[in-house]
Amino acid sequence: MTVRLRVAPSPTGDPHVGTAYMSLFNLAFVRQQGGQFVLRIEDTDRARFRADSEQQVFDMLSWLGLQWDEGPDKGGPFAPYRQSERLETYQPHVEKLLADGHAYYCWCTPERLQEMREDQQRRKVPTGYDRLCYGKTFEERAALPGCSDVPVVRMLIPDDPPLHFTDLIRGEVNAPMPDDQVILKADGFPTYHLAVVVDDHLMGITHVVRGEEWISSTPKHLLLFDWLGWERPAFAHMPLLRNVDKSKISKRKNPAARLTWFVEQGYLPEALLNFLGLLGYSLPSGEEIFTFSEMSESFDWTRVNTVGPVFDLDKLSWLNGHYIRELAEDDLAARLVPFLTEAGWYDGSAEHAALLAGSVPLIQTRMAVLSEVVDLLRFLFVADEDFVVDPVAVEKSLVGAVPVLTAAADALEPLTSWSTEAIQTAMDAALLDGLGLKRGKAYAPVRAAVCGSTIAPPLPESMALLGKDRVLRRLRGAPVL
RNA sequence: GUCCCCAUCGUCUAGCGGCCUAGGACUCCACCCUUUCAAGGUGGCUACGCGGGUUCGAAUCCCGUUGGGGGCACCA
Repeated sequence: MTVRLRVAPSPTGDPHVGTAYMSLFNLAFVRQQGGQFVLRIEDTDRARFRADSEQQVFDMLSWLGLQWDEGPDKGGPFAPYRQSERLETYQPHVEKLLADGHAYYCWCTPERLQEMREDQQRRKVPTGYDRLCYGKTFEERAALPGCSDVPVVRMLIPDDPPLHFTDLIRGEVNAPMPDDQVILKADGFPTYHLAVVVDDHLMGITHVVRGEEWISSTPKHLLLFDWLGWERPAFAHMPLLRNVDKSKISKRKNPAARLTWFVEQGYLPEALLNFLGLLGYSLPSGEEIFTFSEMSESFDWTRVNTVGPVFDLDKLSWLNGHYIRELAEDDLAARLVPFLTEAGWYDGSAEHAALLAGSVPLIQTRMAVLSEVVDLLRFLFVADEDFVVDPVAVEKSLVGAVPVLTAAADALEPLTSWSTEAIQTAMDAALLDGLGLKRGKAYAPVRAAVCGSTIAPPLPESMALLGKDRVLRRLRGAPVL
């Protein structure tokens, strides 16, 4: 039997990093087993639905190279893959559960349920539906307070539900006693619990891989599989990604919870994927730098940790820097273009392309994320009238710097060949031999005047790229103190 | 509150009874290299939460405790 797994995000906003995390582990197993990976959109929550969210999910997973075999955009033998388009699929199963006595109607208003829970908390007993509606007709129920016109359908949880199951990652797991979960809402939409079971069965899902937060509702799902006479899939509950304070990773506390953030900051998809694979997991080889294929080949559920890892940006930055350094120069240049364009500096001309190509080797080891290119190459791409020397650099390097800058300018002015070598030779002759300065001391003011900062790519190379005119202008017009 | 899950350096992890005076990576610190900043090289700091067992022997097994997390929705 071929293995079929799925990821089932809800289109409720910016795609979540957890979706990518789950997809990675799903896919690592699927590709190893030669099975299929399904992308299903769980849009049963009308209130939180966001129209553009679905496309963003597609875009982000594609960006990461996590390709699904079936989905709303691709189609497949079990279409449709949006739950909102499958409403009629769920109905007969609800009716069967009702007919078999496994489910019942409930007319309780949200207000009544709210009061009931508050009362239960006060009395320090487990919260759960009190079955006021169970066994009653609408007329009987309507005589009591807190009754609405349109009912929901609830599961009738037996006294001995399956509270025990085998998890691929955790082994034997105990789950809590469920309460009478709503499976069909008043608006006619199924809740997650019903929809996920029906769809997983109908779509032939063999392994349910999801976050640890679902352990507590697994008994409900087990019950539904059993009641409907369906074979239970295997379960793997992944650890939850955490914020630095160890709470479940959230968009509120952590910018990295939004997948689009990584694109904006200039993380490479291969670095993020590698990093995600390092969270709660390690390769048998101990290797920390690996590709998806390498992870997939040796993938093993029992190697997944049960502890929720903190999403540590420091390590991701290092990894990203590593991958940036591994890139071919023209590849890196291409990936930098969007950031320079965004800054308004890059027009795609041959001149700009050449400038960028020349700078890549100078900055490749100096970036942790691609967006840093903006600061690194400001001196080179910024319009002349917008060029300013950082006040910190002025204070640190340009105090009494007129003699050095003048000597440098005078030595560079007559050059006929404007190459790195010629520039360095001329500068060294004028400043080291001429003024008797050490190289560090001599280059500092020149760097500040030309690059506008105490931190910059190697100086002669930078000057060569900038061009003679601009270098001389900056040297002679520097804001010397 | 209640139920469930979990517990090795600051962080990510290796470890699945003896190979552990606990290994690797990131971070941090020092040094080297060096025109700044990086990158690179070398070295260093830092952990088995606690208490009981079991065993010749425990980071590894059991119990308790403490701590953390998650669930308890007509959200997923």
